[in-house]
Amino acid sequence: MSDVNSSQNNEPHSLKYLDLFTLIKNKIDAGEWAENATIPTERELAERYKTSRTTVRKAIEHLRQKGYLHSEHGRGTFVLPELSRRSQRQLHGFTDDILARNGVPRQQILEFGFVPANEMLRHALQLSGNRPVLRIKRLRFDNTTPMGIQTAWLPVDEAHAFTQEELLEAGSLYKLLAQKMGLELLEAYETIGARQPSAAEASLLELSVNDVILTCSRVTLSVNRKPMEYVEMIYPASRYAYEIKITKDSFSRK
Amino acid sequence: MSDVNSSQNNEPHSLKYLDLFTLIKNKIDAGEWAENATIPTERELAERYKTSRTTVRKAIEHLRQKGYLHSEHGRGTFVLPELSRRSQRQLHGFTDDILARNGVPRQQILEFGFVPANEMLRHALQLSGNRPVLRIKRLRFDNTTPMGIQTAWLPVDEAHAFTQEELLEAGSLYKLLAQKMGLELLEAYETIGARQPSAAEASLLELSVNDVILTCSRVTLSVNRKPMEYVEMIYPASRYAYEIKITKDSFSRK
DNA sequence: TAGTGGTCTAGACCACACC
DNA sequence: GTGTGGTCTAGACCACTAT
Repeated sequence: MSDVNSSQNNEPHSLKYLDLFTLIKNKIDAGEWAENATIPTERELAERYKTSRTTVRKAIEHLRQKGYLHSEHGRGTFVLPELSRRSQRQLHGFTDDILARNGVPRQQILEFGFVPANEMLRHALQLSGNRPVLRIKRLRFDNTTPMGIQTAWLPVDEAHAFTQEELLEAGSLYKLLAQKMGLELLEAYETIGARQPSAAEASLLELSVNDVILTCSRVTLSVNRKPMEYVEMIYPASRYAYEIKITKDSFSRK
Repeated sequence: MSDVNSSQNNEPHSLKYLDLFTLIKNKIDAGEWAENATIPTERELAERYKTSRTTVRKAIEHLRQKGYLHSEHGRGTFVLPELSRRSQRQLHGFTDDILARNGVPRQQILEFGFVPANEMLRHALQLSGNRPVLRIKRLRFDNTTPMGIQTAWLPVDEAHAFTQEELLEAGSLYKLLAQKMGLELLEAYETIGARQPSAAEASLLELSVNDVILTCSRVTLSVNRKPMEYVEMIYPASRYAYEIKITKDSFSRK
């Protein structure tokens, strides 16, 4: 029972360092290893879970990157307070975002169809030819409160595109892209700004034209490192704020 | 000359994986190893630079995290296009930010003195007692263009505080904190929003009260993981935008 | 089948903190 | 000194990609 690999080989292949990572993470989440206290030494963990110190260090290294642990040379490895484990900006869509805030994500599709790509889109999506792109404009809600307007441009073939109905059924664009086209998020580049809404935007968002909106444009790359969407989003500043964790580049020489 | 450790021991101790990291990074930056091409195999690098494959993998792992390389199981390790290496949001202050944009950072100190800490500040700075905190309010410029107003609260002792003149001389608060108090940045938690400026803010920033400003509040932790400042910043949205790279949490199972 | 990156081992020595 | 984390080695085997 003390072997970290007790979950055996019903799975294709279990990775020891992943098992150990999960094991330690669970102990911390459950409070079994308290905040600011040390965890067992690397050598003790290696012995206890019948593995090598290298593997233990790999699991701990990833827990450090997730803000769970913090090692001090010569002193030990400490559990970080819960603050450090929160608000790291993850890569996900509106649906996950609202769900994480215990809200009810809804959407209304305002536009859905193919349009020619302008120069900016061709650059952002790294398009070479003159193929049209799929434009989807949606009004997003948390339950009945309008939370934003999102306009996405997708480099998909007209022949293999999904339908408006499929998008409504899936609820989330990213979910649909994963299911239908095997596209999974890898990373995104965002630019955040602010402005006042147009009359049309204010009306959709139930705002006054004197209110303030946050703007965000994003290029999202899929796991094959090809752009899978360019999207422009606007949010009422009174209902939405960005939370970011910024970490120091810990790998530059002095 | 092929030994990665040829820079020898005039330095306190050179780390092989850091040397190799820098060596590979330089080859990529110089274009010697071209975009989208493979780099030599791990085994070849290990032999060429007289080191172990483990050390090579550690250097490559960090280059992957910095967006320089991308490995595919069974195929090789590839140089990523320059896009992937840009706009990762780093942890630094206004001064570095402006310098990175080839601007000229300037500042005007509007307030400098000790004030009592309210409940929000005590929470953000994790203060227990009733000691006053140092409040510094500054108007920041890129050359002669007002770029923002920053109000920082620092948990420093009145007895050991620096002076207004020292701050002006250092030019950067973080530089001064590093020099005088040995405090170095580790990570920060930011919340970004937007609103309209007050009459006083608009005047300082040379805006109309109908313009829009980005707001950012930040708690910065130093390397000892204690809060070193709480700061509220406002920027004219017309002159400043946030750029962020968001990465997927690559370490969740399934 | 050959070659690649991914995982893992069982050690070694070093630098740092604490007593 | 003793014990900690940090670096490094010289292998081994596995999983995946290509031919």
